[in-house]
Amino acid sequence: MARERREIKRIESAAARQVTFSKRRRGLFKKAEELSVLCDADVALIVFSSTGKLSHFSSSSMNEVIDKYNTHSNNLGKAEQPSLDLNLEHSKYANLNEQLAEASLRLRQMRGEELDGLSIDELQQLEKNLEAGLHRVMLTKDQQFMAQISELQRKSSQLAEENMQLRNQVSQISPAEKQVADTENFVTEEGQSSESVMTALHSGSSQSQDNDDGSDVSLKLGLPCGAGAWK
Amino acid sequence: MARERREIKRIESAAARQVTFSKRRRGLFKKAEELSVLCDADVALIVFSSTGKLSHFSSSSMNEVIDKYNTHSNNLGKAEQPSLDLNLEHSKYANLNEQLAEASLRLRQMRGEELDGLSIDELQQLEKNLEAGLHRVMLTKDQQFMAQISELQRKSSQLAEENMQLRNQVSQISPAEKQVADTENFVTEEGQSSESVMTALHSGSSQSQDNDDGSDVSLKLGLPCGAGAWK
DNA sequence: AACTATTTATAATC
DNA sequence: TGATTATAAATAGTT
Repeated sequence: MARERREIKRIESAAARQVTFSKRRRGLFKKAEELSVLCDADVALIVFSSTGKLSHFSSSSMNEVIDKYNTHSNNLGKAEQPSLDLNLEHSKYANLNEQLAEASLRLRQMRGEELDGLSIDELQQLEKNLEAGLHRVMLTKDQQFMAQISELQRKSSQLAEENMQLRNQVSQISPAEKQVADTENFVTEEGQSSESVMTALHSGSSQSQDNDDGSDVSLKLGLPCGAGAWK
Repeated sequence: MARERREIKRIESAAARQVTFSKRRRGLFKKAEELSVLCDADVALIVFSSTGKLSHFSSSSMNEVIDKYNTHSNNLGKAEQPSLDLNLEHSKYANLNEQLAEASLRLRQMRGEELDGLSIDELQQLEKNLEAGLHRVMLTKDQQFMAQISELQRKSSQLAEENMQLRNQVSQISPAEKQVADTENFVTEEGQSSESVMTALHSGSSQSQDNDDGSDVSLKLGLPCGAGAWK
């Protein structure tokens, strides 16, 4: 469907294959969803790229559809082979064991262990995966840092505002002590000092409640000590 | 894609829905097969019509693809065994499933997926593990590169030696042709040209034998083509 | 189901 | 990658 008709056979060039895969996969998933919506059909679609990457779509729950599929095909199979079920269960169990072994081997290999059996090809692929994973992890971590900084800034503003109101109250109740309050380290406007923020944040005592006092925000940062970023 | 664009929402008329279902289902299955063939992808497609009729396609075996899917995604427990009567087996099975789910979650997280649930602590730990793993993988890869280079050098020397002996034999049998041989691209000493090495290495035909002809060394290098390092 | 007028998907190209 | 575009395919409505 394009500049030129393409014969339906394996694309030899890996690069071209990857490009076509991306485009067609998107199209396929779109069509799958459209079918499920338009026709109220239950659709499950699983795709592994030639590099092993998984993508999947399911109109309801994937497990539900697979269950339903197994029910149908099992019912068909039972008619011929009554004792197949036991073998099936047994092989599923064995299969699960294999998968677990495989998964933990891969895990160990990603941690840099048991690399002896790998070819250079495989090592390079592993390296690529690790780099990609590391990159994504660092991105996610940075995003969380930024989110927490935003949250802290929001809390700070809020506390500063409360502070200001409290100070107003105090000055109204006992105007004579206003001078004393001003010599303390409290803020006067929005541009507050970081020291006052930290003091305010640590003033709460409970950790796990989800109320609005923000006392657990600094703990969530997970830094070993009062990290340098705040200095 | 037709006389008029159709909004993607459930078709109310059952008749029209059925017609559209037939047409689009055919198209979807065709696309699924094309993707699997063109891009060498593993594709599984399961469709239940709104009347409950099943149709399915799989580029390999459906069970294989589903297994593979289960390996990647950690939803394992629900997919199978609706009526397993052995509780012991069941719990073993469930336990195995849990372990596998745990392992594959960690794997995916190492690949940078599903990081949303992790705390910054955990992300930092993950990053550390990835860096350590990456470091070890790179070390191992470099060692293998060096080992193969050594091996190639050894083979080269050996071939050069054989070469020299053969040339001696030739010159003894027909001394008149010695001049001709010298004009060819054969080596005279240890400092041989890389072309002669490649020629020699490719002269073997079998790949997986472990004999001493060295014909598979260049293949083991795993470079996509006659990689630039040899030019 | 067969037939088009259209809309979509996508192969090639940049 | 991502956009663009010419063309092949898919398909909505009609018969």
